[in-house]
Amino acid sequence: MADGSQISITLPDGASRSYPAGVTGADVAADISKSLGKAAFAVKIDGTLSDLSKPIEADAALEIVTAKDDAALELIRHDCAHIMARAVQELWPDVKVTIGPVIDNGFYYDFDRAEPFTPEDLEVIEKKMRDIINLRDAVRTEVWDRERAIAHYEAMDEPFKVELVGMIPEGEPIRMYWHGEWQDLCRGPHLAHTGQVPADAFKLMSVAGAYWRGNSDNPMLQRIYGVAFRNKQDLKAHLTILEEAALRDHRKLGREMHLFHMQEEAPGQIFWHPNGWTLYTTLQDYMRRRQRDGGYVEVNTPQVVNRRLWEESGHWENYQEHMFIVEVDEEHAREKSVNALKPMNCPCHVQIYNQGLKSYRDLPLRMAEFGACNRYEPSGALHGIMRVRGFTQDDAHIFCREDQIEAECARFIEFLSSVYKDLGFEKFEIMFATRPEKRVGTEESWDRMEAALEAAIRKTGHEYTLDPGEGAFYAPKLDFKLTDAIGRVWQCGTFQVDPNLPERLGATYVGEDGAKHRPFMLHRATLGSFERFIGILIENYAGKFPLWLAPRQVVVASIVSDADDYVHEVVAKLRALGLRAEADTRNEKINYKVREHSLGKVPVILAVGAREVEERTVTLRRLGEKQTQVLPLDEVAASLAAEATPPDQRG
RNA sequence: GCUGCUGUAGCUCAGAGGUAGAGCACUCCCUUGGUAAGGGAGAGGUCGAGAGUUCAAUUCUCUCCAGCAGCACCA
Repeated sequence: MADGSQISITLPDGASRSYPAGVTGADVAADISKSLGKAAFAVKIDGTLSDLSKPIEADAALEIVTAKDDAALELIRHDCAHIMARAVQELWPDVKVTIGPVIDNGFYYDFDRAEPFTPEDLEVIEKKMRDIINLRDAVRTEVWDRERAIAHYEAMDEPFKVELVGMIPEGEPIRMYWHGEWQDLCRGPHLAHTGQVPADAFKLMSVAGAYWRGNSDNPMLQRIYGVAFRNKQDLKAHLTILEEAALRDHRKLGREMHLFHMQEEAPGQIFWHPNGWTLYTTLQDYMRRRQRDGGYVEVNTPQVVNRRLWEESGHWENYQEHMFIVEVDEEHAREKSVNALKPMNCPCHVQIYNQGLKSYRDLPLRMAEFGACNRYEPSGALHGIMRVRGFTQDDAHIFCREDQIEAECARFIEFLSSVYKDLGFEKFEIMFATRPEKRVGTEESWDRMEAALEAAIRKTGHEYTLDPGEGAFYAPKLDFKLTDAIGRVWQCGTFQVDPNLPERLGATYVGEDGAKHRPFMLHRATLGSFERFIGILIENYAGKFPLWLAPRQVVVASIVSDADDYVHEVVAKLRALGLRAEADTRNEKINYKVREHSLGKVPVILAVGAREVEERTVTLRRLGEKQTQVLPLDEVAASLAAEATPPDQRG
């Protein structure tokens, strides 16, 4: 290997050292110091993460990766996946292995095994993994040629590995790894030995089905998920975050706060209770005002629409299986009338557009609808109120000329940004999906549409992330992803250029030249669907809504029954100012009432006893705070009313 | 839709081949209490639906429905 020539290794501090060609990162680390030699996890050779054992043949910048580096965490998770696979095969030798990548917070590995893994199995596997870690087996690697690797896996009866070897592109090395007797195919890199994975900082979380290579036509494998960290504290912190996220679950809070329920007879559809519907209509009223101010006209279109329209729009062909079909068998009719509950609003909006002649003077025409849609979503996709079969979009279609796209897009980005801010989401990201491989239209037309969207983003001062090839087959689009209070990202808003549907449904306008032209249609939604967005709001705020959104705003609770009359007076006063106020004059102690309304996430509790009656004050307590303040009734009423004013109506 | 798990009182959950239990919530009584559960009594369930095995099924088996986790899907 080494031909005796010397190479120069430059370290991060700028120092360079001379070694014979073929030296490994492990050699260099050990040469620098004995302790670094032990602490080394891997190396970065000219910035590329590699195995410690990889021979270095030419001058290079070298960085020794130890436990404290960011890269180390990835290596730990990756090796943890392999150690898990080894543990599984040592426990059940007939299990076939497939792939095991690193994911957020951990890793998974997919196995092929006839028997399902049980939660008890996971504990057994964890124990075995700790044994493997304690063995401190060195990780060894070799690069093999394709034929040898395939022959090896055929001999091992590992059909998935044979397939994987076959998929590795020509020219890429086929890396074979070992620790102990166990072997796996992997592009690496890996740790130096299994003992570098902390034995007390990983946990196997769950097992679930997953299709081989992500394709539902392929067989289903069993995927074991795990999390892994540098140390026990980080693992514990992660588990705590999971517990806290579970406490915000909108399904749990929806029940506890009496917002909504769902039941078997209407899967994927929501029974909104008074509290939840108050939240819903408050949000909808807000959006209605914002859209009116934003230059939209509001319309409403039918729920049950003949299949003819869906055939014209192209949806029947593509989405029939996901539509609720309604057949009506009228007496004496020659044939049944076949309709579908509308799964989207756009074709109906074009019908309104198409009534009467439109002039270029009518454009841009911004047509909004809180459009109630029904889609027959696959049963496995349903999730609380986040993914449902009956939902209402804050939908709008902007009919415009091509030269108006940029301005309309910029206008929408500003609109969305302001709405998100009002609703408590300061941070959002724009995904810019450009022309896909399979597309219609000329390159010039794509150039123009993409340029218009990009210019609009720049004009509004935002950044974007490019999502190449992910546009619709007829035009590019933007997706807007907001970040919630615990860092989760939700795609809500969308802005999609569409020259296609106006064409299919025959939309036209009369231009300055007196001839008919084809308008563009811009599909856009800010919240997406009210149902899903409310789910996001619930989880973002953990049920503790800002006053203007809170379904129950104020409870006025008596401390003694002699204060009951005053309680009702206070409630009446608050209600007269538009506040959602309730009286609690039940024969219960104030402790009990405070506890109950705190659990009910009521933002403000006003307690009144003999003193308050006497002084015409109230004692105010905010949700989550321990201290109280005694305030004059008039003052409290005015300040709460101001606080409860929706953000768009504040002075 | 696929794989696995789950379905018992309004909620959270125990239970067992011989037709059910706890805590909280609910109703009534006592208590008028100053900021996260005052005390007592009472009522409440075709054990998700259907079929099968059995003298007997809520319990075992099968089918279906729904929910949960993940995968696939999301116009």
